[in-house]
Amino acid sequence: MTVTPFQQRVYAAVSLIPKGKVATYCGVADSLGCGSARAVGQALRANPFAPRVPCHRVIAASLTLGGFQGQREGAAVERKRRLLADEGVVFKAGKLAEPGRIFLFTECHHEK
DNA sequence: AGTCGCCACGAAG
DNA sequence: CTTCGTGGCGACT
Repeated sequence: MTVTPFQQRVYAAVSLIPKGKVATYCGVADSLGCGSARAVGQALRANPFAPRVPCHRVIAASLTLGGFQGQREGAAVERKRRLLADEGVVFKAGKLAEPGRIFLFTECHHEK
């Protein structure tokens, strides 16, 4: 299996997301200096580092769950929602209930 | 090596 | 809701 350097960066960034919080594809992309959240989604689509990289903590900027395990909706997404709920991240009507749960990568940039 | 089309997104119409 | 923009990558040529 080939892991591109870009994917490696994506996985590294996602791994930084603490339990109980979530990040957006846009946020991850931005922390990577990438202008396309879609590229991030494509990288996470077939996540080879399953439990290592908590890809379930990555949601869409519109506060929707996004996708999971290659599915944009369906049972997999529901599983994702449950995983997040188990960490304290609750969703309401398919949307994140508490936006305060969003993890900003800027918190790591230690102001400069 | 150059091109084309696809994608777990996002903003705009 | 639909359409376009974006960045990166696999499949073909």
